[in-house]
Amino acid sequence: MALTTEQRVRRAAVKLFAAKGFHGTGIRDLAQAAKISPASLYHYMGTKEDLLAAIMRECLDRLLLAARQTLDTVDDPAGQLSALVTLHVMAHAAQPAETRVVDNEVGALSRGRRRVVVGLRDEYEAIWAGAIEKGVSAGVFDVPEPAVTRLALLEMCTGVARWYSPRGALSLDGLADRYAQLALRMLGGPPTGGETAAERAREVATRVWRIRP
Amino acid sequence: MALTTEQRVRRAAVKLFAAKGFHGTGIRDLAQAAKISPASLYHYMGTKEDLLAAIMRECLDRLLLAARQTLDTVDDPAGQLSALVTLHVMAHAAQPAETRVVDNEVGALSRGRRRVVVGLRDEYEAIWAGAIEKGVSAGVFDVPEPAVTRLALLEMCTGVARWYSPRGALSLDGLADRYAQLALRMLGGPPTGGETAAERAREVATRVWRIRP
Amino acid sequence: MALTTEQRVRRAAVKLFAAKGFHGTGIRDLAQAAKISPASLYHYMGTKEDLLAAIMRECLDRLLLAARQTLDTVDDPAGQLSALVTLHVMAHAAQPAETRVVDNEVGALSRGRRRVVVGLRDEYEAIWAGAIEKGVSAGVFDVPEPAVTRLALLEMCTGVARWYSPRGALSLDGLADRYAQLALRMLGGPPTGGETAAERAREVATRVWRIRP
Amino acid sequence: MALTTEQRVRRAAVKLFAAKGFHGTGIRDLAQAAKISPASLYHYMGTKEDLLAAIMRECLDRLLLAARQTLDTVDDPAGQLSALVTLHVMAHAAQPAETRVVDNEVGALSRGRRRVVVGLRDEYEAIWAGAIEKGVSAGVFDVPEPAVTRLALLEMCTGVARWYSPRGALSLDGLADRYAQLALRMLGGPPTGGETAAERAREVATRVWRIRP
DNA sequence: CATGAATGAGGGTTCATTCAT
DNA sequence: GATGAATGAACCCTCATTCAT
Repeated sequence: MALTTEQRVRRAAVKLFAAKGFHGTGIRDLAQAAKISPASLYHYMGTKEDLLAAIMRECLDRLLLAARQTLDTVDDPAGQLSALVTLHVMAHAAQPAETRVVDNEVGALSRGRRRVVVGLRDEYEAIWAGAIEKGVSAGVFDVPEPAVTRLALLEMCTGVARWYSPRGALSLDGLADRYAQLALRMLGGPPTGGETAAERAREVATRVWRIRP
Repeated sequence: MALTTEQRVRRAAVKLFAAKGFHGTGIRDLAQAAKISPASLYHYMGTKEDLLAAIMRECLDRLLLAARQTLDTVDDPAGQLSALVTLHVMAHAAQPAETRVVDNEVGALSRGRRRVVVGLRDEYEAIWAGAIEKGVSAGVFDVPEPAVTRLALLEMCTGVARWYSPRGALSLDGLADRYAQLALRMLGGPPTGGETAAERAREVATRVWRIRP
Repeated sequence: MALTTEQRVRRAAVKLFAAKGFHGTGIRDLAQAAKISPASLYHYMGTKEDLLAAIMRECLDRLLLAARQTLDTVDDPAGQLSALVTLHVMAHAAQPAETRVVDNEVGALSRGRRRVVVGLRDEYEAIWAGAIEKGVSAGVFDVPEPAVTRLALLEMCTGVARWYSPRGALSLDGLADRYAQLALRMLGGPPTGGETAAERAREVATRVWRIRP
Repeated sequence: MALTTEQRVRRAAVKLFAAKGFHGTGIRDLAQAAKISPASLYHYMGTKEDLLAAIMRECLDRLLLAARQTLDTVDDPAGQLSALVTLHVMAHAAQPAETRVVDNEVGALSRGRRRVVVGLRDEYEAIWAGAIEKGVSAGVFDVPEPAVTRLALLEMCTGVARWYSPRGALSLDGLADRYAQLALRMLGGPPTGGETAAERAREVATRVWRIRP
């Protein structure tokens, strides 16, 4: 099925913002990539910044949605962490451009919009913090500095967007598995556990980010 | 001691490129931050891109230098990894602006310059790859996918530049310790080991990045 | 009775051109004020300039018509002047937007159209000039520089469109009376006279500009 | 003496804003008329609106200054009115472009700036109102509606900017004389009087607007 | 009749850079 | 060594207008 113009614009923006940055991407670049005239762009977006904000908004909304949907059905801390890592890694591997825009271009937003985006990101991190805290309280995790460990984990998983290629040796699922294992090691948790939760996370991820199996 | 104009220019550039990106930083912003006129800037730099390239170059050179100097005196894989993590984390925590420029603005370089920078980065990663490989060969590390683990480790450590604040609870040394421990856990290595090498790395870092203890 | 779309467009244009000027009014402003889409505007007008020209044309045509109809039945110079002032003032007070467009936006017309409009205005001024000349010849008016006085009179009366408000103390008729008196004073004419002609002018004005008494 | 670039810019703006309106004048028109590049314009002005505001500001400031300086030395109402008319007419005849900009482009200013300009204009009109009031109180003027008469007078005098040409039959002084006479007639004042004040006004005008005799 | 989609031209403004002083 | 003046190119965005539906 052919893409609508609006979809072409969105995809061009995601691709270019990820590759050259928001300020490095001109309206003419955008138009060329979307195969319309610069003036026509403005039928499909407000300002360039509106477009950036919409991209970020949707990306974060999906991540939050996925995390909440998944954790609703998982109770044990190791499972929750496995699920969160799985989701995060799959999201960043499947949508590296979108997630890089979210991670790198927050500074290009105006104050008000930045506040919204940072707010969403904080909500999302709070979910991770809660899961880690739970595991520590239950004695499942051995973590001297939960906040540091949370940030280390998140940066590690987010980094996937900067290097993963689907043409490499590892499948999306394999990658997520590997990362879940690394995470549990970092948390000093049991060497296994959380496979069911990870499975559930893979299902949610497949749906939310339309990953073809 | 007062800073020279050249130093003021360099620091302004590092700060602004890190905060707003290369394309988001104008020559006038730079001049204002360095407290000279836009025209005078050009007595202390070539083009804006020259300035960016010089910043990256120096940052990567120092990291490479530090890594080589340290590994020269360390032989065991756990020690080498501890040392690399310590150096990398301290560099990124002590110079978050410089390192973020290196990480985020590679795409703003012209092709030729990008090649040089990517080359340096590859050299640096090769050092990490070597250390991991050595540990795997020696049976000290338990790592199914060395390349994936290397990238996970690097992203985790690099991420420090995006959140660490010296005003927080953790000292630079404490942070580096914690990260070294996380790294060894990820590698499935011995729970301890490498303390001497980390100590050596801290010394080198203190010298190379002029960290006051 | 509801307005036709064409009338809504015309009125929107008059209002906006008067308030923000021809160049300050966009096609989208026009469409919004007329409550149709920008594209639909073009079913009710030619180009934006066509619309401007039509507005000017009609406004000047009515003024000329009113002046001619009135002067046809008045012979004495004082009466003629009183009638002209009455008509001009009532037209400008009752239709300030239209007349301001005529006065201010002549420069926005293309050369050919400007010539037409200026031609109509010249015809109209010639009527004033004739009346003044007649009074001077008859010894009724004491005017050293007829041309200067004519222009002073006209500017004075035209200015009404820039300040008169029907919500103020003066009625349209009262205003016109006052101005007729001022005009006769300026012309050094008899302190009274021309009341009948002014009465006739009020009747014509009421009809031509649909003024409700 | 050659004009500075800043003066060329100012004059080009006055000329073009008067001829084609603020919105009808492009930045490129301005640059061409000032014989510099569009980019260079911005060394001599802030925004286009800043330029407009500065022009209006100066024009109104001078008018106020002239009025105050002149009235300081004149006490009788007929003299004051003669002086005000003389100044106003000479200002508008000598600087038709500037004054037309002030009169026609107030609507192009942003709210805050418009307030300032309207405030100055109100101050100026208050001076006229005071003089008329004084004459009415003293029984020198016969004016049923002082406010209406004031506005009629002002519009009449302002109109000079729309038609007077120094190449015509009337000199500036002659024009001002004629208008002062018309004004006294309108006010029902004495047929003569105020010659000394008018003389004083001509002197001030000559100085303030650098009129060559 | 009505309009979403489309666009070339141009809007005002800022860009990085040069150079005479 | 320092900078005001200058500019071509490009910036984001809006313009008036057309046309297929």
